[in-house]
Amino acid sequence: MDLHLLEKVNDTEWRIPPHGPMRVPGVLFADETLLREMDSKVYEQLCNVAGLPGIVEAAYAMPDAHWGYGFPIGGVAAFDPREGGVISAGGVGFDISCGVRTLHTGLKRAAVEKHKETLAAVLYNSIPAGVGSTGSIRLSAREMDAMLEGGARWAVEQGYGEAADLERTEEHGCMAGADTTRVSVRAKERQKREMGTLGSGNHYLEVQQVVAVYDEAAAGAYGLAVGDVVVSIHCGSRGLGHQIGTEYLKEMAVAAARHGITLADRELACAPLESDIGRAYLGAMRAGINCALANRQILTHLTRRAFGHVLPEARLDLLFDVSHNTCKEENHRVAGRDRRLFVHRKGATRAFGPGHPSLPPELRVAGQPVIIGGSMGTGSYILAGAGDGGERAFASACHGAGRSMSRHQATRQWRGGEVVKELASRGILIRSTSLRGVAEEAPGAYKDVGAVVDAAHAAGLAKKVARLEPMVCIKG
DNA sequence: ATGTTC
Repeated sequence: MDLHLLEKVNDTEWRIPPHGPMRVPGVLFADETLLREMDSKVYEQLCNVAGLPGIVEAAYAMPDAHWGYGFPIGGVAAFDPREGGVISAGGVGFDISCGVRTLHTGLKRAAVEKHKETLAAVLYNSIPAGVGSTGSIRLSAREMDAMLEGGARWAVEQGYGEAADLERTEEHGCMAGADTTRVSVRAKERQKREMGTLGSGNHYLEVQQVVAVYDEAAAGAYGLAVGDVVVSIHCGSRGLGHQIGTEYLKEMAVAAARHGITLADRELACAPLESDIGRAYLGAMRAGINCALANRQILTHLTRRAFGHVLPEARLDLLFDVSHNTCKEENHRVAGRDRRLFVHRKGATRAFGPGHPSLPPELRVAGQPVIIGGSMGTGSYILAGAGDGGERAFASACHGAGRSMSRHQATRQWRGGEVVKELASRGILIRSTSLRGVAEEAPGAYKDVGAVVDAAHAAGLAKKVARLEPMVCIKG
């Protein structure tokens, strides 16, 4: 990206002054190095988003932002329904409610290290992964609707996990306002056999060790110390979310024209929140959120069972589950006024600061855990929502390392087998259904997650709490 | 991300 196009606010905040059809400025949170390497398409897409009706305050890009469908991945935009604000399927992303949950194990590194090979084999055999992967669960039409309305709460009622898990899940495990009548039969058909499956791409299940703690107080509240072993699960709403996204994008392209919304890019297809199609998508998307929450809940159950076979002393308590592809109705104070807004976070994590009423009491002082998945080799981070100095970007932070190279480019540069070997030499066991997938996900195809997290911390989006390094990684 | 191009 050309830095001359930006006004520097400080080292990690850069502003695009409104010009042309932009209604609000664009704001990028990143340091100079990340910005220089950032695709110039992010600049273009941020300007386009800033021109959408009813947008409030600014169109934001997180430090891991890259080129996405219409909206950048790593983008945040909030809309006011009373000012003609819109909702966009491309502003949520195809994988509705894709997210990460991290579980404690109660184990230290040495105890797991001894059984690492066996654990990798048992997890690999327990967790269905890969394109089109199916599990042992089959849902009838009635069960499908119950799942789409109940989310992780439904999954716990079915015996997948514990009630305590729900208190550590966004929306307490169940997104209100899901409308199953707005989800097509085809979307439901695709999902019938996909509950409790990981999928492919950048989705993974990792056994990780805490290698650094940056904030003792927050780490204490989160129950994390150096040497602790945790499990992180990254996945979303599988075929159902993808089908909802595909169908509503088409409908919204028509709806936008009908409502007189001019789009700088047809990929920005959207509809007024106060319209039939806007409300329909909202209901369907919320069902998609519940699907992802239920999916991660079932995977948690499978993970506990796998650990039970290998390390029966393990106790997998949920630290937190947070999504990074959503549109949520939230209260935010803008220029001294409390407003009810619809916040799109696409490849961006909600990051509520200390004291937020939606957080469980044990986490309220520290703020919401913000889980940042890195690439297979480079590690992940736990951050905490920042409260000091007020919230930034509608209480949002980055979500991962962010790709720096296309999948195609990565497969030309690396061989999957060599990536597996190289990581094994560093003690990281990769078990994947696809060697091509491993090449596409090679650590070198991603930005430096440490630089992304440092920028998020410096920009006041969230505070660094702990760094995790992988021990075992199960991939599609 | 995605029954990786209805």
